[in-house]
Amino acid sequence: MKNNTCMEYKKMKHVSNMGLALKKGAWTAGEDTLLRNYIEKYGEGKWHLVSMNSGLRRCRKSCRLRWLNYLRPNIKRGDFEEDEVDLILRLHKLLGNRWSLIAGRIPGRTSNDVKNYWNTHLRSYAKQQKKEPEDAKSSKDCTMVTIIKPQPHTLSKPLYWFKDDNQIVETHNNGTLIRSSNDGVDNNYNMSPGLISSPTVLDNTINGFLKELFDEGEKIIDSEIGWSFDGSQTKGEALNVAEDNENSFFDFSTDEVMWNLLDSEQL
DNA sequence: AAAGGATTCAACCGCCTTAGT
DNA sequence: CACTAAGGCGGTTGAATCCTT
Repeated sequence: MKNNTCMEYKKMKHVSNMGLALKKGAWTAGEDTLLRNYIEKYGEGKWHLVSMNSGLRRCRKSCRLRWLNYLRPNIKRGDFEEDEVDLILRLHKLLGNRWSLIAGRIPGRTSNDVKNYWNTHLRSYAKQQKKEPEDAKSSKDCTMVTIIKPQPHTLSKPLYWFKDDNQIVETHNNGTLIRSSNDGVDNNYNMSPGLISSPTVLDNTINGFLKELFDEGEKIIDSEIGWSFDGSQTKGEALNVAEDNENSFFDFSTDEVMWNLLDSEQL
């Protein structure tokens, strides 16, 4: 369906003919009680049924939003704490405006809360931070990494990846295997399958990545990944490379140029 | 105390994705 | 394959509130 809201509106007009126009605007305490009681009895989801059966003259979207952003239990209200703000800043740097993903990492906060807080408190701050000279750039001993938000992409062709020692690694269409080739050692790499395959799995993958990034301490980035479509090596950017000798493993993200190319006619 | 500008945030809008038929 | 319904998301709006003059 192209225009959801149009359909809602048509329905609204239809109902209106029966003298029961859907209501808009601020929710009353009575409406909150009706919605809360209905969901406590029948559970979340099936929002069209909530709309029809709860006695509320609200559209399904309005019911859902009111529940998720306001009535749901364990919603944290009030000012954001310092660690929450710090987390938002870090996650936003990583994920961009993916508010639901960011909110998912901050217990008790909704995506709307995070989005509003960002827009009112953090947007200008983040802008300012970006402008400041990059004094903190790494020394010669460190690898600079640009963090780019992961995006869902489906590969239509096998891709070839390079580590900085010119090992060639290949990923197949479903993105499940990366295999090194020229080091003479059985040195396969497992790559998270969802990272470049489907949006649904992607978010799980991102969550997994976030878990690593935030819950499991510092990661040492000790190599760089390049990429290519045709076998020639092109420089890319590694988000996170963590390897050990026994079970080599890495997660990665590449820059937007690469993803744009993946979407382009070249494939 | 009053006016009006600035800020906040709940709610709406439009679009996208997925599932069902 | 085309179409529809529903869920979900991020962007935007505007009423309420706060702050300044």
